[in-house]
Amino acid sequence: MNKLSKKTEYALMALKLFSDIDLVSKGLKPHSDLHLNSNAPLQMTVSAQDIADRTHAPYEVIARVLQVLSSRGILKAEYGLFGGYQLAKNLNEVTVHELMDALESSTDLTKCLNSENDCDLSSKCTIVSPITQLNTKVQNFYKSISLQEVLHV
Amino acid sequence: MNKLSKKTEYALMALKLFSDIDLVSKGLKPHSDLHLNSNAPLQMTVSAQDIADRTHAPYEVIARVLQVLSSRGILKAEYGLFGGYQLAKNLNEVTVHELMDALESSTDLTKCLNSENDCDLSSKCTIVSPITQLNTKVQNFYKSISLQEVLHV
DNA sequence: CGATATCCGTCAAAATTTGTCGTATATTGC
DNA sequence: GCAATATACGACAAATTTTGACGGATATCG
Repeated sequence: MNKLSKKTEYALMALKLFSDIDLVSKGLKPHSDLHLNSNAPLQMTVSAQDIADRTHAPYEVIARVLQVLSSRGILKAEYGLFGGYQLAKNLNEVTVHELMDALESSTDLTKCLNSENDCDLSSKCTIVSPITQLNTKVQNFYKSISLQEVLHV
Repeated sequence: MNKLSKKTEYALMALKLFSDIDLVSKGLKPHSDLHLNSNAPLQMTVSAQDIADRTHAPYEVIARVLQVLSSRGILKAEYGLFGGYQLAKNLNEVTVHELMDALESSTDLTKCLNSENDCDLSSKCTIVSPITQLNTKVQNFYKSISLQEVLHV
């Protein structure tokens, strides 16, 4: 399919939200309307339910996505009442490749590149080297793009 | 899944074969053992069945792939006995993007970029611009790599 | 006209993604 | 301590996409 999964899309939506909240907390103008109650103090920690509501993503799915981003150290999680997630890293330091590695089934360009694949061609395959080298190029490309670059356009 | 489809893999195998045959016909050394009968004259036109045998790809599938490459002007088809396919273009002039555009369901990074998609977020989506711009970057990246570059490593 | 090979629509099986449910664990406030 | 809230995680059904196979039409050559 050669496409980003819904999970990665949802992650981008959530990270954009976090990133915009971050901007507001620094007194800067966000890139999107956050629909904040201007009288209430800015809530840096946002629950999965809040994010589901504001991104219009299915709660169960985006909740899982947020858990993964948390386990990767991109977000920081807090239990309990008024708990939720907030950014743990500057998005300058997180690459598109890192996001894909967290949420896509694999970042490899083809299934046959996976170590535990069952390709019955194995030694007979004539394009192992071409595929491997193209794969490296693609990986490096995605490693060269930060989420900051992607989200703040 | 963010992966190249089997069809594209098979296409690369076939094109590598054609490319190597081309090299031999010019008196150069191919990058793979072609298992040619050195007494027989070099057959520039290769049937779908031959290609299926030599790439170990399922005949029905690679036959369809070859038809598509032919319709895109990358290969040239000949009907009848001793018919088959041969290269119609220099692989320097064909990009990875062109191959994906021919064989993948779409070259877009996400489904929502497709004009005839049924994304129910539509106007509510907060990452239209980021996704669109990342998509352009990816497309340009794949347009910058020729099949010559990929196959002759 | 018969043998060979490309062309092309349809469709079932296999694999993958997407979304849902149930339950366990951790934190906070009373 | 206990109730309310929120994250963590495994299992699984539904939906979508890919993969491969079948049948038959069309074109070329001797």
